[in-house]
Amino acid sequence: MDGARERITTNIRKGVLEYCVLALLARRDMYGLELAEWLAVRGLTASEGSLYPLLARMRQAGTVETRWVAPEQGHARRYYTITDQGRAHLRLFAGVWREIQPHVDELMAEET
Amino acid sequence: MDGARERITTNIRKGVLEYCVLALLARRDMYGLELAEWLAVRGLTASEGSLYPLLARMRQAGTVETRWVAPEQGHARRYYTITDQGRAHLRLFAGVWREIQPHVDELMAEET
DNA sequence: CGCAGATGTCTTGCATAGCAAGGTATCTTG
DNA sequence: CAAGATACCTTGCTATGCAAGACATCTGCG
Repeated sequence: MDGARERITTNIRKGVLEYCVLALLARRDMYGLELAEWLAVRGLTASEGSLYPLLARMRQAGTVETRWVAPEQGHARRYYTITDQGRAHLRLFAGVWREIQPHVDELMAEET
Repeated sequence: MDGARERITTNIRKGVLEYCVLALLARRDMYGLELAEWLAVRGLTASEGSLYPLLARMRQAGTVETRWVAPEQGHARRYYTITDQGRAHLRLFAGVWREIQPHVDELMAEET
């Protein structure tokens, strides 16, 4: 029929994208397109159209900080670093996720 | 600080509530408040304010059908039944969930 | 040199869905 | 007959992913 699958995927991402970004940045600093590619490969985001506005919001909220890095070769990149506040939010999300995810899993386990 | 935890929970629910309802109805027919209580206990919804509009949308989309049941004692209830189309959507969601959930789990596993 | 394409970042406008709060009607009980 | 429980639904708000497009810079090629 229509784009039912896209709608499903989009709505799941609405809940988790921000915290997947935080979790990635907890591992190491990354720049925009690098994050976008990592997430897109795993079905966690569709395009930069959602990622860049999200990163701007996070910067404003204080969960990430940024710095420009100009390599000798190639384009200048804005690198993102997680802050202490970001880490606190991430822990909060992980707690909620651990509460909800098993219930959803159980309900979906009955599906082939 | 603020209602960060509420915001997190709300956004996760945006992705999964509809399909948790479908999965429940795949088990057996239920009525509005019955669904609301089941879901609220497990942190999957906050109030009827999200459930009833959702059920109306689902009815319009054709994933559920309803019938009124007037018991000899007590209030008349509108019971919801999943349709074949609803089952198809549920399978679709289960597929997407199985793709995405492991990635989120892995990212959150690094959190205490 | 100059142009095409890759690599980067960002913006605009839209559609969707949870929710707090409030509203209505009916049934039971004292 | 009043009070509270049970049941359904609506209004207005807000947040967020995304398609599409804009812009700048770097690299390679003819």
